[in-house]
Amino acid sequence: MTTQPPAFDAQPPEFDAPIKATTRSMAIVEEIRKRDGAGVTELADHFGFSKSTVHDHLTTLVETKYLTRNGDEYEVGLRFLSLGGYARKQQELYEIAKPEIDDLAAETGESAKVAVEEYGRGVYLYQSLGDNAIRTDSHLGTRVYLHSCGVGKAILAHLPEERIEAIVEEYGLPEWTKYTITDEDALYEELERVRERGTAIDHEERIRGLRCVAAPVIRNGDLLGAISVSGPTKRFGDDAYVQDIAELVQDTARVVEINAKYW
Amino acid sequence: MTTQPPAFDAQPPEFDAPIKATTRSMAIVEEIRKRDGAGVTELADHFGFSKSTVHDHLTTLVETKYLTRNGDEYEVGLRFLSLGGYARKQQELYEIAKPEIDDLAAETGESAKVAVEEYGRGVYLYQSLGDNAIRTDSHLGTRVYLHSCGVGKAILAHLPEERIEAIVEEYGLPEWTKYTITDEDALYEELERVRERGTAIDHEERIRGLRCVAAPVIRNGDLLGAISVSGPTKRFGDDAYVQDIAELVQDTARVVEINAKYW
DNA sequence: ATAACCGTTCCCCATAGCCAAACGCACGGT
DNA sequence: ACCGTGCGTTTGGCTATGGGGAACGGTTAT
Repeated sequence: MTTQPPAFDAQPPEFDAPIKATTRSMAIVEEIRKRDGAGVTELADHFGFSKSTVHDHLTTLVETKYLTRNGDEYEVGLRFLSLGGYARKQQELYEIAKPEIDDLAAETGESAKVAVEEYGRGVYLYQSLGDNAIRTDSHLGTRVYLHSCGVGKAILAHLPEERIEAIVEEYGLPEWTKYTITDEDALYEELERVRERGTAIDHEERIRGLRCVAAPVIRNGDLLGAISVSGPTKRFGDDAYVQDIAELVQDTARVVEINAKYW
Repeated sequence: MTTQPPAFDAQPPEFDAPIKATTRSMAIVEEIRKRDGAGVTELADHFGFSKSTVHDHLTTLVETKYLTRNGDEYEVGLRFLSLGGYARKQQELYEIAKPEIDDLAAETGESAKVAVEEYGRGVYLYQSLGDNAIRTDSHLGTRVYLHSCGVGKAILAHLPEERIEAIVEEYGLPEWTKYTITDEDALYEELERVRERGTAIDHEERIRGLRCVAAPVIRNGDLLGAISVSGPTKRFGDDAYVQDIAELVQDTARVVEINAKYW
């Protein structure tokens, strides 16, 4: 048996930050997301807050249009998409890599993605589906642990040593599937291999049945992020196929690097 | 001269909501977005808050990972993309229309989009660029006024009468370009035409040089949202071309409606 | 050197945010 | 028809919390 991953990591509701009310409001938003909608009592019970407190927060978030309300269910609103879409647009790598990711998906027929690192996690900025691509749970903005997937390992391998250690320290190496790297020494060896080879390969380490080939995008020694192609073990079991994909991924990464240089 | 549109509408910092701190925090986030990053003093001056207050809010938002910090500049973080991506995925219309929008963009070579209404504004959920598509400023999650663009008018035309009035009342009819409909009677006539024709046409009403053809997506009498194809006046000046596009848009809307019925 | 600017820290006060309890309303079982 | 139970809402009062102002430390420009 594998530990089921904590799909979303909300901030603990009480947190040593100057403005507690904001922390609580956002914790409530994240909990609503986790539950796909929730009501006052439900949330009050979950956090151990009084109903009136939760009610006040929800009212505030609805009045400011960050949440929507259907009857007694509160939902995450699209205003966050507005902020998120802006944040994505601010990421150079998104703008540079997007067209190349589309090409990569079209050429391979699989699913191609770009991701960057933020606060020690990988964040998917864009995904393009080829004709044979399989749908995964990962939607736009999904945040993944860096040790547990292709883009993650490609990113992790090219961060400064002390950041790698800090990240491993902060998040640990939670087990997603039975293939997830959970041993620290094994991880460091793997990262060394990634650096030598130039690509990171993910053998169902995050999702059962899903493999992935990823390559970092680097400019002047600075890591910008990583790109990847992923698909089912069914196809990715064939070494020659994976090899072809790996070359395409690497070639694309180089194209992106060149575009990045003269951005 | 046309009035320059208020690109982003932040909530006023002081707002009659139960939790003022949350309102302030989010107002600060929106202001950072508007300024493409900002510092403590700058924000304190803007809102008339003390520096220590702003500092507390920023510290909280960084600790909870909603903002990032580069030196003395605070930036909108990708955590909002995570929430936004989730909110988008929850929208049925996004899931249903996405593949059709890709096809529409490929067939026309122009830019195709899906949008839904939330709090009286149109929100773009997805955009696909064809080979000749022109890049516009509208990014993912952009919120537009409904009277001023194709998808907006297609949506507005199919809302219940009292909602239309409430929306016009709330937001008014700000002038984006010299072609924007700013007269209430003219708007109601236009909406009637949209209902008769089944498509809404935008002649540079929101952006100079950009035209657009849109159609609503309706299920069981309920409006789900709208889809559109937009392009430069250069090409969209040709009536036959626009007519072809209009038919494609309408056909696509019907396909989406059928898929929606059996979702 | 010195001034001007930034973010940060400190401390005190008013009030904003919190809780508990009571309230209104809609169901649903009896 | 009735009451019990579940929901969200409202109220009021206590106290912690978030606010402001002023002083501090660091960096940059003059």
